[in-house]
Amino acid sequence: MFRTVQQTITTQLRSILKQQFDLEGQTVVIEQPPAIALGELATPLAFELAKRLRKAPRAIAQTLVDALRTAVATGSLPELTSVEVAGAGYLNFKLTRGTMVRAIAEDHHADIGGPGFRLVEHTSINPNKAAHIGHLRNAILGDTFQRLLRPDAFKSGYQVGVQNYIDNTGVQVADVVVGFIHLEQMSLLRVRELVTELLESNRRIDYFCWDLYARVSQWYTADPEQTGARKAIRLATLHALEEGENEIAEIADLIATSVLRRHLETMERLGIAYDFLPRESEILSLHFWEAARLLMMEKGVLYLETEGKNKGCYVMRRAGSTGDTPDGLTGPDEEAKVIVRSNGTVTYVGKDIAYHLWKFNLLPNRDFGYRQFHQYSTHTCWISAVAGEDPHPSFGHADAIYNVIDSRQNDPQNNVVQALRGMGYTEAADRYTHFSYEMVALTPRCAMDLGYTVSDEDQKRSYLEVSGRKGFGVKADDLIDRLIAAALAEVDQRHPELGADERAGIARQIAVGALRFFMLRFTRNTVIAFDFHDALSFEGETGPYIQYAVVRAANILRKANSDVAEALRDLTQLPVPRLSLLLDSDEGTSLWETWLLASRLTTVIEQAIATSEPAHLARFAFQLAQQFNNFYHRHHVLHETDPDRRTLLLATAAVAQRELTRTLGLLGIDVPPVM
RNA sequence: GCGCCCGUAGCUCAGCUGGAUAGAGCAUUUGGCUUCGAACCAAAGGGUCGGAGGUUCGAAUCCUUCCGGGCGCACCA
Repeated sequence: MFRTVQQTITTQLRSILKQQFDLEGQTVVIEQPPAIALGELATPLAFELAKRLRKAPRAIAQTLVDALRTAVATGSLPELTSVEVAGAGYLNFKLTRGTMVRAIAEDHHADIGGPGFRLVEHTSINPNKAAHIGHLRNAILGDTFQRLLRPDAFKSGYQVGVQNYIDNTGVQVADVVVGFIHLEQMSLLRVRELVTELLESNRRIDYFCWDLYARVSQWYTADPEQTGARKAIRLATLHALEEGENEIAEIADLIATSVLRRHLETMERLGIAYDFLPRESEILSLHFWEAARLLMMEKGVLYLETEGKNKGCYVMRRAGSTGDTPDGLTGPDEEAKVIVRSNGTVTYVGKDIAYHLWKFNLLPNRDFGYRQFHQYSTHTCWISAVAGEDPHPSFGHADAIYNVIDSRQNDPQNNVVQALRGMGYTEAADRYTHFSYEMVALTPRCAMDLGYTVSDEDQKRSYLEVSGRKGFGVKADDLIDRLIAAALAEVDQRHPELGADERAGIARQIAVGALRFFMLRFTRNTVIAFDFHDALSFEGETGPYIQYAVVRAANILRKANSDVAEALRDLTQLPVPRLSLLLDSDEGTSLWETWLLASRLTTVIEQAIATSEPAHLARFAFQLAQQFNNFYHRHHVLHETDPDRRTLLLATAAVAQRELTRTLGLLGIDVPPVM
């Protein structure tokens, strides 16, 4: 509703600017005044116009106010009670509280959504080890963003596909395969047995690989005399994976698929699901790159270098490079990015360009085969295959894409965008969003608590980068397990009357709420220095704080023998003047502030989408919960004797519950029945 | 050396496309449970927004420069 009023005022001001000053296309900023006594909305528009119109801001403001007052008098701005000039030339708007509250109670809100298919890609963990806290940030950001876009009961939304890219033929998988074959001396048969053993004894194969991967990484360079030979094994293994159709590749596929299934399990614990799992193995065997190469040559972005250090390679000019050497003479562009090596193999960026052409449906005559891989309670997750099954969905026709990838991949991501731009696909390049975020690191203190040795030098740093190669980090499932245990201890103490299953379920909801909120409360380009003390906290600015507020609201409604829908319906039966009277008092103002804040949800969602920043929504959830808790202490709903005031108080609890539940839903956080 | 990001209260972070008196959480001190359950609320202290210039009616926000920190800059993925 907040958004609706903002739009109405903006439209009115634009038409006044046109009539009075013959101005068009002026951006109108609508903000909130520092104190509600000044009004609910304000605009500094007169300041911006002062120079262009060569008039004093107050004079301009007065002209605008006069015109707006006419509009208010004729009833074209029913939500407005008054407009005033304040300070040096601010325009302050006061809203008709009764009208607004009734509209909010009736759930009037601007819709969000539009045409076009949006492809969100997140998680994309190398399937050779357990997921760690850095991967959790990625998946939680991506999943939350996907929820903001997707159609649901609150909004029309956009059509969305969620992908998790699987690099099942890369060096990281090759490394762990080297570990199985050369350190563990295992055959394909033995690896198959091991996978079964682990599954049957309920042990996590991704944990097994976590340790093995760290061991292999050390093994390569452990013996200086062997280093050359061992690196050769690594390279040969990688080539065997890329080739396919051999025993080494079969081991790799077995491991990668088993680890992938574990990753899906881990993410499902947090309510995260996928629609499609495109794999590198199919990008190779279906020859995506061949099609992309032809297209890039045809468009002239790829050329054979004949001189200099990159002689014999196919290279792509970088952004901003003219191709001229610094001395102005024509020569080889040494800054160009190598796409095809002199030995004829394609680099990672080359494959990524091909993959992204596919995403935008720009790769002629190429698509994945699709096979069903995993069944969620709501839908099927598909995986790429050489020969797929029919019928199947398709995903390679995006109008916009969002790649949730950490900021360290900034350059490679830019390379792909530049390739698209260079090929003339400017629209695709414009609608390519690198949803970049900073890493999750460990505080030195946290690392030491976990038993890692930390050098004196590292102890002085504010955070330490996690490393899968070194086996240094906090595994996702370990963190989730610890959160659940901590939550369960609280629930057991508070609700001994509940059954064990019910307590466990509530503990799980609280743990997920704490974890998801923890990852979402920081803006994307903030490095998270992870610490168990903060991550395991359920007090203050946390997910459980918000969940607790909703539970309290629900308790009030339950004890009043009402529910959200009924309490809000009862409110709409009150005459608007009576409602305004209740809300205009000092005491009413604090109630009104709760309604006003609650009505901002649409605005916040739009802002979060526009800036690709889910943290805005997380902060909104906390603010609203804080506002509600404040209300909770100030007003004893069930003790209220005046029937109209009681109706208003009950409806205030109801609107807080409604909007908080919605917001938490978008953040992927459930509301427990009790806490 | 080049590119990107960051520097705001003791600590961890917000601060929307420049707008009115820079805000939260944690920690510290103090007060509030026979109440709609205290995973809560209220109050207090705590700031030259890294430094210096500049643009502007107005700068934490934009520009320049310096200082301090992080991450990238392969014929790896």
